[in-house]
Amino acid sequence: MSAMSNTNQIDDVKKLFSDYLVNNGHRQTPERISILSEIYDQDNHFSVELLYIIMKNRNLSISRATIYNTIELLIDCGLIIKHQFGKNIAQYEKSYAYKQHDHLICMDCGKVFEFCDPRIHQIQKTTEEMNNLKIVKHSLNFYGKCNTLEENKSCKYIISNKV
Amino acid sequence: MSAMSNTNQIDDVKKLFSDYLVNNGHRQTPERISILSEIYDQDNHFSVELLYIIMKNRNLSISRATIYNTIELLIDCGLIIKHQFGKNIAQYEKSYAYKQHDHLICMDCGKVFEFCDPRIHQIQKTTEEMNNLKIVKHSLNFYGKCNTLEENKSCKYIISNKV
DNA sequence: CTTATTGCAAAGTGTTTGCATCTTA
DNA sequence: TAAGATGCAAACACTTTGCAATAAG
Repeated sequence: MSAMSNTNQIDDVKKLFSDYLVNNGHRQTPERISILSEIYDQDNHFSVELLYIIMKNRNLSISRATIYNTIELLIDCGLIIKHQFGKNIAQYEKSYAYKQHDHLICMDCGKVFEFCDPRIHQIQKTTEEMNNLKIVKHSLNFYGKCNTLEENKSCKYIISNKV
Repeated sequence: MSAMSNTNQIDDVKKLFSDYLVNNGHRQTPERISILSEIYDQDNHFSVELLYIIMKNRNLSISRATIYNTIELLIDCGLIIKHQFGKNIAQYEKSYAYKQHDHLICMDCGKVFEFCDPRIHQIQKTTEEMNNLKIVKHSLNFYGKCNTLEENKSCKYIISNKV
């Protein structure tokens, strides 16, 4: 989705995070930077537990508490987005330079597909106007059965498929 | 939203649940019926814990385990809907004879407003067609700040406001 | 050198499970 | 009276918190 190479992207993202930390009186710790790198290395949605295991497997010294703490900062500066796909486990995904999209979730296997439809913004605009408030974000999920879903079909509305 | 009185509605709902139980080889227990009654007595979204406390306060003998068990059955037969409004607490609401609607959630106080916009069905239909699968349900939530929301304004798109 | 941050473990919270007891069909 | 349901408590899973040790600025 991005015209940038991944190499440039991670640099951009680190710069953004670094600036955010400085501007908000937070310290730049190696843990925070390595969590950011690890997240931008992931192509799928992830939970805190999964990220913790991945980092442990890479022999990175990290604690769950630090991951939770850092994720709060990353949400605050807009570098990741938090989702709740109907389970009591928060799922996160990187959000810098990624096209806005919504999710199609398989009720059987939990697989998450992404799609986008411009009409959601029209609905959001209407809802904003009718209620005279600023909507900060939205979450649109469709739930279905993916046994009929062909993963690799080329479809301009499907951005990517993720587990 | 319903043309029925509440008295008739609870009778209809009990009949539906009763039929569902019989048809699916489940037993009709007083606990299951009283949980259903309690839920249809509520006008707001509720969590399992809240329902448990409400029933305990009414001196009804009930356990959390039975509530969780019964709620599964009620979801299965379509009498209630489960929501996850971004927190790790499942919220439920009765769904019989209530107009389909989506939610507008205040990021500050957690208040939940309801609205409906027919365009969501057009998006759903497109997504179904493009992916050749049956979408079973959807969840659309807008998140904003309700200090600018006037609760009592008459607006045809706002069905009701709930906490 | 001061104070934010880390990491561990303990505590918290919502949900699920195991099992003895009870009850519907 | 046999299989299913209840209720309690223990177990679970995810998240938050307390606090001593550490390290950024």
